Amino acid sequence: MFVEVLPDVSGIDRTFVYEVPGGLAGRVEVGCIVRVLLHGRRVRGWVVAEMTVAPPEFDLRPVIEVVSMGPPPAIVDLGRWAAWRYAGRLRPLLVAASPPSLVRALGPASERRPPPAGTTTCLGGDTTSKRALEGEIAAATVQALSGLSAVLRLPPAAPRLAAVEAAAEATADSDGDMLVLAASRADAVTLAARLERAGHAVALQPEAWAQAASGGRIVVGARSAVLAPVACLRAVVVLDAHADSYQEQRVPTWQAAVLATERARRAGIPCLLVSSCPTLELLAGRRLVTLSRDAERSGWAPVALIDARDEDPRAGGYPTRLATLIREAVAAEPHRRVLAVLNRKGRARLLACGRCRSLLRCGVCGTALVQLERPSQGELAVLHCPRCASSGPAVCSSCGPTRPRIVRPGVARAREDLAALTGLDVAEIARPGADPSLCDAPVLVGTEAVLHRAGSASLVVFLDFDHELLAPRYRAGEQALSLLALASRVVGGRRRHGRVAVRTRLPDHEVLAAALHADPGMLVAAEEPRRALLRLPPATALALVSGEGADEFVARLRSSGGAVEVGGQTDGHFLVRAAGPDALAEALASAGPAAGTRIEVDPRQV
DNA sequence: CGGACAAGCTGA
DNA sequence: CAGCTTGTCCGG
Repeated sequence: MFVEVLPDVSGIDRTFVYEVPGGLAGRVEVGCIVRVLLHGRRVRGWVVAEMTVAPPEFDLRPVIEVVSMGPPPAIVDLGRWAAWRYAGRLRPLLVAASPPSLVRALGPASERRPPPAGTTTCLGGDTTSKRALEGEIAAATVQALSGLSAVLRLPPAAPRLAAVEAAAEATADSDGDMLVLAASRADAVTLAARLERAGHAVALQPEAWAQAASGGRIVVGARSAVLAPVACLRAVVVLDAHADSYQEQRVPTWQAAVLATERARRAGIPCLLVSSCPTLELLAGRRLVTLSRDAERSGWAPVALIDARDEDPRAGGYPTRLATLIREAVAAEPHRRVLAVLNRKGRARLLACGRCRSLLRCGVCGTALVQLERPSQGELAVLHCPRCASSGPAVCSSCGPTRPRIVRPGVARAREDLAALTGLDVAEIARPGADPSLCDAPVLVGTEAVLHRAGSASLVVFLDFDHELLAPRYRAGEQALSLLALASRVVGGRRRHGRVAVRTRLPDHEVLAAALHADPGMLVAAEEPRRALLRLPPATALALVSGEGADEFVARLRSSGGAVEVGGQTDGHFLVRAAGPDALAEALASAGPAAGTRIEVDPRQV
C-alpha cells in the first residue's frame, strides 16, 4: 500500500509518494495527517490519495506515523476543486479544513434530540406579530429548501434564528446534520449560543471539529466552516451570504458561499443562501424566495435622506437637520446610542492650502496628504503621506508653509463637528481594540466598524454616503446597500422604531431607492444591464494577476488562445476576463505554474 | 520552506 | 585556498 502525501510546508506545491508500513495499515486514509521524512526533515502532511502500485523508479520511504485525523476524502476533493477554481494551492484549503489541534479518535455521535416545540420566546415587543413573522420565515425557509440551491431574502432585522430552526426542523427526520455559516466569528458564536439555548446540539467551528465529525450536531462557524467534517450532511445554510467576509483575503481567494454551493451540489443536498440584499452573483442561476411585502418592509428601517446639496457651503460642518435628528433620537431613547458612520480615518483625508486653495500633495509621490490629529495650539499642522509613510509640516508647493483647509473631513474632525453641533458627548471609535461598551457617550462616530462593534442603536447616520455610492469599484452599489442593511439591523428595523439617516448629494440613487422601499430587487434591476454592458461579473469572471512573474504568466495566457482576454497593466495588476468562472479557472490552470505570481480570482477591488 | 551544494567574493 | 555569502535547486 502506498500514499500520496502533500507536505504541510509553504513553498512546496507537489505531492510525494510514501509506503504505508504494515503497522499502520488500515489507519492511513485519505485526508489524515501523517508525519513523513522529506529531504532529511520530519514534516507533517496530508494523505491526498491512496495507491496500490508504486512508481517503480524510487526507493520509497515509509510513513513515520499518523499524527491526527484530517478532512474527510470528500473535503479533500472539494479543496482540490477550490484550488482549481481559485487558481491557487491546495495547502491553504487543507489547513482551513483540518482540526485546530490533534484529533486521535472521535467520540460517540451526539444523541439527536427531538426538535423542541416553540421554544423561541421573545422578550417585549408585540409577540403575536413576531410569532406571525417567524411563521412566515419558517414557511419561506421550507419552500426555499425544497430545491437544491436557493436564495432566501430576509430583511436585515428579521429573526434569522427562525430560518435556521425551520431548516433544522425540516432536515431533522433525515439521518444527518446541517451546516450553518455566519459572516463573522462573533456572529457564529452568538448563533451557536442561541441554538444551544433553544435545545439543539451544536458543534461550533473550528474548536468543535471532532464533534462535527462525530455527528448529531448542527455545525456552526464562519467562512472556514464550509470545510468542516460533517459526515452525513443534509443541508447547508449561509447567513448574510452577501457579506464580503466570506471571501478569503489570502490567495487562493476562495468564497465560502461558492464552496457551500459546490459542496451541496456534490452531496445532492440543498444549499440555502440567506441574505437581506442578495448580490447579482448570488442570484445568478438560483431561485429567489422572498417574504410578503409587509414582512420585508418591517425588517428595514425607514431612511431619512439629508440632501447635502441644500447645505450652505459656507456653513462648513453639518446641516441643522442632522443635529435635530440626533438630539431627538437621544432624547427619545436615552439607553440606545446614535452611531455616526464616516468611512474615512484620521482627521482629514483631503486638504487644501489655506491661501491658494490648491490641494496639498506629497512632494515625493504626489499622493494627497492626510491629517491624523488636530494640531496643538499655535503649532503647524503635521501631514502624513499614506503611500510613502512620510510626514512633515503642512507646506504648499507655491505658497510655502500654510494653514491647511479641510476639504474632506475624517472621523476625528467629524467627532469635533458633531459635538459642537449637537451639544452632546460624542466619542470616536477608531482604533481597533477600543471597546465601545466602556464608553458612555450617547453618540459614537467611527468608520463602518462601529456598526459591527457598538451593538444596538436607535439611529445610524451616514455622514458622507456618496463616498460609498461613488467608490471606484464595480460592486460599490451592492456594498453600499449592504451597509444600509447592516444599519437597519443595528437599529432593529421598523419593528423597533429604528431610523437610518443618509447624507448625500445623490438622493435619487437606486441604492437609496432600494433601502427606502425595502426592496433590494430595485438595485438588482438597475445593476444587471450595467454589468452585462460593461462585461463585469456575473456576466463574466475576472482575475487580477500581479507579482514579478506576472508579465511572463500573462504572456503565456495571451498565447494560449482566445478563452480569456487580458487587459493592460494598471498599478502592477493585469485584469484577466473570461466568459465564466469555469472558463477562467481552466485558462489559468492551462497557462501552467505561476511562479512569483499572485492570482486573485473574483477580485473585490475592481 | 529549508538543507545541500555550487559559484562568487575576500583577505592572507 | 579557507571561510564566508549568495543563489539555485529540489525533496519520495
